[in-house]
Amino acid sequence: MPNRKITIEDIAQQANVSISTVSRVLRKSSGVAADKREAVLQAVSELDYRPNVFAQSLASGQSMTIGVITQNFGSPVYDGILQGILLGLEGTDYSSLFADGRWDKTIEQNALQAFVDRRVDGLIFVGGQLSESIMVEVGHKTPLILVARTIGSLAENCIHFDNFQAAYDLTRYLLDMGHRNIAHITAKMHYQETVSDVSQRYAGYAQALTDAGIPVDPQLVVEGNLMQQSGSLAVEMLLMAKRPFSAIFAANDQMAFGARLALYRRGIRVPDDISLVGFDDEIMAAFSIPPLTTVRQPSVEMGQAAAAAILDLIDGKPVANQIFRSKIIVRESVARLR
Amino acid sequence: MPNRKITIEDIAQQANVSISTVSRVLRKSSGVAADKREAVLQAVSELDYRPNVFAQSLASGQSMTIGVITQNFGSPVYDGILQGILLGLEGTDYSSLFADGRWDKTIEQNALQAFVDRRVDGLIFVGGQLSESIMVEVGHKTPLILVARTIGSLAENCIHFDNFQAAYDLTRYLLDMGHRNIAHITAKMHYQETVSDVSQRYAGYAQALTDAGIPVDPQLVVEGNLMQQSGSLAVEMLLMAKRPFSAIFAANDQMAFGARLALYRRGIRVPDDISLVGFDDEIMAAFSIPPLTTVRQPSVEMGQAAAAAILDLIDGKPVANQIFRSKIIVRESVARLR
DNA sequence: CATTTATTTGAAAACGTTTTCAAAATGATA
DNA sequence: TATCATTTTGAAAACGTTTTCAAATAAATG
Repeated sequence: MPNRKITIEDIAQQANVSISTVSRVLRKSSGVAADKREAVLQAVSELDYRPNVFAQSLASGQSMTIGVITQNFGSPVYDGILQGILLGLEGTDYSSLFADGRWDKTIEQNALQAFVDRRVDGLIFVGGQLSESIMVEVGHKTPLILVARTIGSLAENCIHFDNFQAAYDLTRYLLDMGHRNIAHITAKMHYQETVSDVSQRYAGYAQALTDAGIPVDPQLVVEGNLMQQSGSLAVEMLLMAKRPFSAIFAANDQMAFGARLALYRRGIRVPDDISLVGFDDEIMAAFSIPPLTTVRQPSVEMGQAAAAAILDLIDGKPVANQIFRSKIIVRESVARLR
Repeated sequence: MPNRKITIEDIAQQANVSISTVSRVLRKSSGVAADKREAVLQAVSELDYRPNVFAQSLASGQSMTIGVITQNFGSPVYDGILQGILLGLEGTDYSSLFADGRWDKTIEQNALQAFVDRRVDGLIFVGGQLSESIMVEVGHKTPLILVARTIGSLAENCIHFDNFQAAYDLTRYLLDMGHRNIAHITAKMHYQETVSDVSQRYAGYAQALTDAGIPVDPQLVVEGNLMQQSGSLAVEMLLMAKRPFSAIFAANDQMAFGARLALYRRGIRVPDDISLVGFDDEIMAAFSIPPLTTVRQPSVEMGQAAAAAILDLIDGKPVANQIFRSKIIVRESVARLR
């Protein structure tokens, strides 16, 4: 391997041109004679030249870097989105910087600051709870995409999934299967200023019931925190209330799994005694006992869309506000009520 | 907000010192009079100065960046490790660059190249299948830590988990519970040069059997690919072979879940008819039906250890070859054979 | 063929730091 | 108080690119 770091200057010398010319062919800009271009390219590969990204960034102002701020490393849906982003960035010249905000405003703010300091060319938020005004301000300075979060004034920049519609459809499905007393496990979100995915799911559930002429019974709506454990607790509370129900709609699969375990402990069969549906279609949904009926959230695809969108934004192209359709995945956790 | 980007020069002017002095106090190096230091600090906060990382990197040769190459974004164990890394880097001046090699040598190689081009100060591999010689060469140039992979000549740099011992203990546990015919679902790894986690688990299983005077029956060892689906297939194959067995040891939880589903489909009860154990203790293990007995792999902790280690390595401190102990998590998927 | 216009080129000026080196200021020693 | 060692300081030279600007060359026009 070469002892000394070889620079653009070495290439220039080897190819018998000026460094400006070298830079030009590397930058793929126009106006370079074919023979010189050839000579440069030849020298580049001969010397195995690797441009210094810092120098490039310093001179050009571009970092060739995308900052990704997630909130929930380890959650299947969020990880799926990250995976999609990584996939979407593969093969481009951009690398991705990651940070986990952990649903903590301060941590998220720090991560944002770190990324701004690093002059990221684009910013992708996966969830998040920074105030709308901060987000707008950020979006003003840096290309910005939001996934799994919707902000009204930034609608264009949101990779959108219609949680309301999906929850509505899923509830409708339960209704069609003959269920009338449907419990819902939701979750309280920390931030108020913006409409959260989870609250939209609740809204869809409520609307479907209302449209079917069934009043929403507060006793059948209980709050978890999106983790499995809280699903178990929710079922305990539901059972305690003595208000009969034949189906449970959990706002995400993880809570559905927790619910499933609590039912198992009580000897309540699924779906024979109680039907259960989740939301997200994470991998385990297909392998739970029984396989879980749920609605698919195309997380990887959304991540890829986010990557494509941020790239477009950086290129100055307009970005179409992508909205993903849901799809109910019918498996074996719902029984038809006769 | 300030219109023009403010630089070290603005600070120098405001504080009435030279830029060298400003740089010195910012670099925390010695030999700066208290009053000047104060003045600089004051100017910095007044003007809300943010150093340009590119210029810093260009001048100093440090990128303040750690490259993380994983293989399996979306797999619970690997994601846990990544989460730990992020956690361990939080609050330091380092940011982390991520890439997913997807168990593809070419992709992994490209990711490595991209990181080297970005002059990362440290490199963490989570799994991986680049040849030992490449890894050694890389480790020669850049501080390097390997998690979830062991390379003999790089033992110091490996965050180690004793897969052999854990698998041995787990098999021993099955033996103690009275099982004599224990099937094993393993996985073929793509790379041969290095001892893979999974093959170590197989070795532990085999050794425990041998030590108990039970020969390893090839008919009871079947290969999956670590995904849930392959666990189901493995069980089908096992059942097909007509060779009786009372317990299954899957080399990871995901395949155990798959196995569980296949058994459910056949109406075979767990643990009443067949006992089942996994490996990893991913979150879902506690919520499967029945809750899965498995061995805990402290992924988040290993990630944090990796972060700490790479930081030490960068600081020139020697790094202790961390080895994590396993712990069997006994839940409800194993029955005592009478 | 003489001009004008368009295309290629290279010199040199950014980009914003860190770091080396020598000068200046300070403190200690005799 | 003069001398020497130390500590503080600032000027200027890296770091390796991109980019502006003007010069040089080539092509097109009348």
